[in-house]
Amino acid sequence: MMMVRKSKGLGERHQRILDFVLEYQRENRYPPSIREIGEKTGITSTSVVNYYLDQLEKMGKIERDRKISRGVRISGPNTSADTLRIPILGPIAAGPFLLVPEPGVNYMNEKEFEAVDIARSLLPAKEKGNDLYALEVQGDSMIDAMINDGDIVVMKPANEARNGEMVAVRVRDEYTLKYFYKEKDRFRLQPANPTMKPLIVKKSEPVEIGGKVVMVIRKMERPLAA
Amino acid sequence: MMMVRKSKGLGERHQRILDFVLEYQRENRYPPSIREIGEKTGITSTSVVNYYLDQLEKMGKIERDRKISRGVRISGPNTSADTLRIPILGPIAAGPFLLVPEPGVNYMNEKEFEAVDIARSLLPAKEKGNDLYALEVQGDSMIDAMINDGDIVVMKPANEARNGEMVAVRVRDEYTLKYFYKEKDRFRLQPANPTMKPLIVKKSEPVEIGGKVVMVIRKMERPLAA
DNA sequence: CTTGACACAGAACAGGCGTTCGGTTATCAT
DNA sequence: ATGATAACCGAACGCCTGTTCTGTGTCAAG
Repeated sequence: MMMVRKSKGLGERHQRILDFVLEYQRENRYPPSIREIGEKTGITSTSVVNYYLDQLEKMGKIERDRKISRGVRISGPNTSADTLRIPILGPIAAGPFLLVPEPGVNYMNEKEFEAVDIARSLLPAKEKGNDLYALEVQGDSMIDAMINDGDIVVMKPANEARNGEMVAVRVRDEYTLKYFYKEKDRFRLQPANPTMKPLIVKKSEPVEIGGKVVMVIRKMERPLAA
Repeated sequence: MMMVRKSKGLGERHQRILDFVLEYQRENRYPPSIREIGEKTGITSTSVVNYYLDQLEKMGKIERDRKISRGVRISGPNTSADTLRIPILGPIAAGPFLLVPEPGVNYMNEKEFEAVDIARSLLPAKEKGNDLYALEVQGDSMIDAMINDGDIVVMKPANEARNGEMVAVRVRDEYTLKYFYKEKDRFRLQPANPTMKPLIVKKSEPVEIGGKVVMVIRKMERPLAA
């Protein structure tokens, strides 16, 4: 008994193929061949798989590069995007020290480091991202920077900053995260919280920039106690 | 004259192959064949490409699935991770309305929507993520939730919540983002900012949950004026 | 000078793979 | 009934592709 597709949309086999291609791609990082699709979806003939792939292509669900082995890909951005793995060097808190990456060390090759995956599309277009690193905020000492306990801040190494960039600055023996403004004869360090007053520092005082803040990520997974 | 590899590390051809595979993978979403690698890197013989691929595999730079066409992949997590594209439905601000996704609408197929790419590794493990959506915070009305103008909040549809989860709640005709606690005969709505006092609401008052907050993302790209 | 490791080139083989074509069955409107 | 169409199957064709084998020139160590 033959199957009949009632709706104009996706039949069961269409869905099965779509799901399998997606899963296979995730597992192997390359697309399946027509025969592999057939085996796993219960289709015995390669021509039938081809038949369905043609339909899926017309529906816009997949793209095919003809004549090329494994030239199938799920169209649309539903799949995997271009990402960057950024190592989490350790904790950060307001205080006299700031964790910065040792130059010349490639943290990516070391398995011991935790890391976060960030889509390139979330970063500034020019950002190559090779030297980014991340820190995990510990405690509530960054609340005036609108940053919570447990947040992850993505940093970029820097010793100086342009006006309006958020940086980790060391003033009066403490690193804090502030928006940085250089004015006539002073630095204005503005908290992210608009209700809080800026810290004004004369240029004579030592102001050390530890890095620029590129991004802040707050995960809400775990329900908060208390 | 033959090329000699001085260092034990990557020679020029190793690097060229590595770069090409990465770029090809990015462009086509499937790996190149051996012959394609050869053509683009100036290697005339497939056996030599194979020779280099073997070395790169031993160095741990790539992984190969033998006998499988285009079975090459850059090893390590330096490449593309498993991501989710989450549509940005629109702006959010403290107020009487909250944008929620229309059930049954697949925003992914519509090109008109902005979206953010989020690595699955950043989401809770159980989260399938099919129904997630994002909102862009407008204005400073969420400062007591430690959320800034321009931040992106990733939401999950929900009509109820467990204790400690951050939710969009509508109380007294206004949606705000608060940590949610159900107590004996009242709701305690706790701002994320630990210096601020909770909002206590009797159970008799209408409390409507619009969704759970899964994640908050703050991009620092543009230097802030003022 | 010989030896051996290394970095190549070229050709050939065998299986992988997409494509095509002839044929079958079921459903449905004419 | 009849024809059209959609949903299949199986086999065959031929290019695509990974693998392997033979051979060549270079260079450093013994």
